[in-house]
Order: sequence, then C-alpha cells, then structure tokens
Amino acid sequence: MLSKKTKYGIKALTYLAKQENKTPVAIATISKKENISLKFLESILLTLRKNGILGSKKGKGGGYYLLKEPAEIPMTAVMRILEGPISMVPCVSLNFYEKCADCPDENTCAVHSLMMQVRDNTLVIFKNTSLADLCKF
Amino acid sequence: MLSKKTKYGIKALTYLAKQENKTPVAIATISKKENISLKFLESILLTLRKNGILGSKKGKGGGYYLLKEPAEIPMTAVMRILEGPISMVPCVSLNFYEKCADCPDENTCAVHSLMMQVRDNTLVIFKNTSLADLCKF
DNA sequence: TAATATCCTACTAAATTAATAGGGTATTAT
DNA sequence: ATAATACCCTATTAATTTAGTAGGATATTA
Repeated sequence: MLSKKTKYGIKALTYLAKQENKTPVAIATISKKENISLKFLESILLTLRKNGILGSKKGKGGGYYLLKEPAEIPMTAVMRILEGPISMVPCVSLNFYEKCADCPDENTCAVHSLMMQVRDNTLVIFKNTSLADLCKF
Repeated sequence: MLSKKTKYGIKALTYLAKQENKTPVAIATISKKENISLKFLESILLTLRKNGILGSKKGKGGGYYLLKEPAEIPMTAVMRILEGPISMVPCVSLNFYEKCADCPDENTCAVHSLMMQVRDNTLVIFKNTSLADLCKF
C-alpha cells in the first residue's frame, strides 16, 4: 500500500508543477487546497527539499518551488525518496537491496522471481512518467 | 512491501505444488524446510484453507494439500487472500474499493491515474502466473 | 523591528504486522 | 479402547511502521 506520505507528496508536487510561474507557494496554501495536515505536509516537503526536488524560500512571500522542470522529474525519483524501494521485497530492490533471512538461494526462490517481474514492470511505468505527465490528468 | 504472511504463504504453496503425489504434508514439515515459524505458518495455511485453496486432513499422517492443480491457481487469487488489494491505493482497487477522504474527484487525481496504470500492469502479471509457473524457478 | 514562513528535533498515538500461547478436536495406529 | 499425532481456533502480546503533533529556532521581508 502507498503511504499517505507519498500520496500527499505527489499531490503537493503536482500542485507546484501546475503553477504558472516559479514563485514560492506557502505550505499552508498547499495544505488547504489539497486537504493535507499542515504539519505532516511540512515534513514531507522538507524531505523533498533535502533530496533535491524542491527549493525553498524563508520569510514573508516564501514557500516551496520546483528546482527542475516538471518534465525532468521522473516518478522513480519521487517514489524512492518518499516511499523507499519500488520493489515489493528487499531482495529484489535495486536501490535498497537486502538479503532475506529465511531464503537460502535467491535464484531458485519463487517469490523472488515473481516479484522481479512486478518490479520491472512497475519501474518502466515510473521511469516513463514525469511530474509533467501527472499534470495532464 | 509484501508482508511476511504473503511471502511465507507463497513459499508454502510452492512447496505443496512441488509434491509429486497429493498426500497431505504436515505444517511442521513445511515450517522446517522453508524456515517459517510453525505457529505463524499454521495461521497462514488455515486462511488458505478457509478460502478454498487448500484442503486438510487431521490426525496422524494428516496435513495440508492443494485442492486444485497448480496450473489452475492464479497468483491473483493468492495475493488477494493473503495480501489483500493488489492496487497501491484503495480508490483504484477492483476488489477492495474505498473512496479517499481527502480527494474531491478521482477522475482528475494524479495519484489515482498513476496507480491505475501500475495496478493494470501488475494485475496482468499475477493473472498470467499460476502456482505451476512458480515451480519452474 | 514586527510579521511571516520555513527549519528542525523530538515525541506520541494509532494502526498494522508478526509471532506466541494454549487448549480443543478429529484421525490413525497399535 | 487409547495414546499419539496433527490440524483447529481464539486470544493475546510484541515489534514495527505510519501518521500526526508540539514547539521553538532561524531567516527574510516590509
């Protein structure tokens, strides 16, 4: 299941991508428009900023803004920052790999092989979908 | 992330599917061979029996066995019983649909549209993969 | 210098997941 | 018969993750 954190993060990013100019948008504005808890959203946007997706400006008239063009931000990046691994099991993850404690051999593990297929498919979708694409809906 | 419950369930089912004859296999046997906590596995197999995937036999020489041919058991069924919805958000789920509290309109929601694509792709994989296919690995 | 809005750490509450405990019931072999 | 075996079932607990909250520090602008 997708966490609320990721869901809210994507919604906020889409909101920012839909802005015409690149002037900062206050957290409070996004919070109201997208029905997201202010404090929770605050921590989400902070994470996105620390990971190079967003820029911020303090003080009056401040807020958050995208650092790149929406078309240059693939969903793989967003998902990995907010949700973590794209794969459903750590032993299949490209960026967050971990060996299973119970499994003696990955190569003959049915779960491993099945989830590898799922990951490959999902990865293609996230790779080929940018923030700009999400704005079309 | 895939729960341990589902992971262990798939492993146990694959183990049963690999049996040559259809004589019952004791929980303890699967537990040892697949490194799964006995009691936890017990509850998982019980769920699979209650949902028509497994049959069981009590007493000495008893255990669990598949009710259908491995080729007749698609992963969609297994996933839905053990893991629940295949989609990453309830508003996209076919079998476990729920409306989002925060979202005013699904049709214009970016998360909804993106996750719809992911679900469709994943669904195809699970539909076209049977327990028999998992045994090939 | 006062108002604004992000920055940051820490904490708590709720929900989910994983696992355990322990006795009950049916079956089989002796 | 009866003892051993192995599933049946409910309840409880422990661990982990997720979601949300609190509160003050810091930087910027008017």
